[in-house]
Amino acid sequence: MEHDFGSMAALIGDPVRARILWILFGGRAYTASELAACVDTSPQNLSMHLAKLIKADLLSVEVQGRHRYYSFSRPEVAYAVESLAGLLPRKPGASQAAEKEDPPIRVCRTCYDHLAGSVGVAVTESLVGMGTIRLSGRTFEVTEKGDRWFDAIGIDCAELRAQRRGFARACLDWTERRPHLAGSLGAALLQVMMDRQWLRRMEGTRAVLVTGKGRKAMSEYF
Amino acid sequence: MEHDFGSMAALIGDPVRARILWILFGGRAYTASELAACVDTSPQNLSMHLAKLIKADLLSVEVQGRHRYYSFSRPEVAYAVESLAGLLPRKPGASQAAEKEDPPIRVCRTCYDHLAGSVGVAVTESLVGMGTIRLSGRTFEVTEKGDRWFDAIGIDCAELRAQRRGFARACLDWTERRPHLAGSLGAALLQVMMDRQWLRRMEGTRAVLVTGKGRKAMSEYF
DNA sequence: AAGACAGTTCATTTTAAACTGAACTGTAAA
DNA sequence: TTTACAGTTCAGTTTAAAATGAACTGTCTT
Repeated sequence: MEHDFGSMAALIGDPVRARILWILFGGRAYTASELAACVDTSPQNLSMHLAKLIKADLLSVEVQGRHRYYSFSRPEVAYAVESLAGLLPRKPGASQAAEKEDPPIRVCRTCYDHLAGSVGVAVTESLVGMGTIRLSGRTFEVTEKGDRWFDAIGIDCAELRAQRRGFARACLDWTERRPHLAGSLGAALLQVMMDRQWLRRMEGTRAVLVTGKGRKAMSEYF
Repeated sequence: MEHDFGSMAALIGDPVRARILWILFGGRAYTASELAACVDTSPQNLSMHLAKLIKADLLSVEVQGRHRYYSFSRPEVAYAVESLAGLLPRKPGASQAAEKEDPPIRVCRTCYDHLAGSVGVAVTESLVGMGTIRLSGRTFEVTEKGDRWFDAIGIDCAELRAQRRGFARACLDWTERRPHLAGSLGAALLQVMMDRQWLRRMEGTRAVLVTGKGRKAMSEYF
């Protein structure tokens, strides 16, 4: 009978840890120093909190040289964060109808600046299937055919490649556990889809809705 | 960007409050003194914690004379508790397959001593539809036809009515938000269904499985 | 009307946990 | 090989929040 779920809530409930989890909720892995900067606390203190989260298996670390990348260890963590966020007093303007269904964030959301969730993964896998991109380690490569495809929908790969930031990184989705397209190419693709009104952001969340127009267009393009 | 879900986690994370929520997770409403007894703390302290939970709209009170009945104010609270419980390290013996699906507790579970969840609600509504019981305020009335129906499956209503506890209370289910049959009649009905092997309790939880035999029998009876 | 009971409020004490400062490992650059 | 950087560990301090004791409101019983 005695169920110790309270200890998990207490763990998540500390303000610093909650801010850490909210940042990691985006799906990207962060280093300890990046987190310390975002969360605005001392490195020692942050380290203590990270240690607690690791011990409870809410986070996992990947060591890369002298950097340590922290991220959610399992999708359950994201579900818990989601459901806790769902407890907050709703803003008056929020639509009631949408709330009843499963949280849209699981299905389709933005991760940092690119498309994630099952839609993000599906789009990525479709691009792979079409032979436009190819997974290679931690990044995607764009094929010649892919260059033409992206050009057709208004994305200039050459220009993006010239940018300083990663061009076509592979970002791991914590609900799907499969890679999706990130980097400047992922961001550009999201931008195009937004511009064409295939997707619409929901205010105050990372959730994205697929519009009717978007559904049609995507079944054609992908 | 700043999302204060941590305050909700902190609220749930206190050991006393967590125990309160776990008890109320059963779906039944409890008075402050009942909770104090279950949770093993002083009435003042409990009152303070209840006040905090009320203020955050996690619980709601219903005043009945000098008693105050506390229960979840909305199903989101139950979801959050569920997802937090899902974060606990899994026991080695637990079946992996069952975990993947939606927690069975939402579908069919016992609430104190009677059948709740969607099955509990469905059974109750079927009884109403058959004209065996009729909702009247906070209790159900058993019709003449109902007396015979219950007698046929081995429940003596006259005997139950003589008992001190409520005979056929209406209990509100937090996932379905609809009343289901509680009280001594509800308990007796659950007992019969257990005895006949229509249902089987899952160890360590309130979840109840509908057996194959149960499915057949219930489609016949309800 | 008097007492018992259910429950709350408020001021005070207690306690657990977050934070700080200083010292320490291991990695990378100069 | 020296210096800087990323991150952790540990002992001591601080602080916010839970628990306690005493007094209070309202309700039911006899």
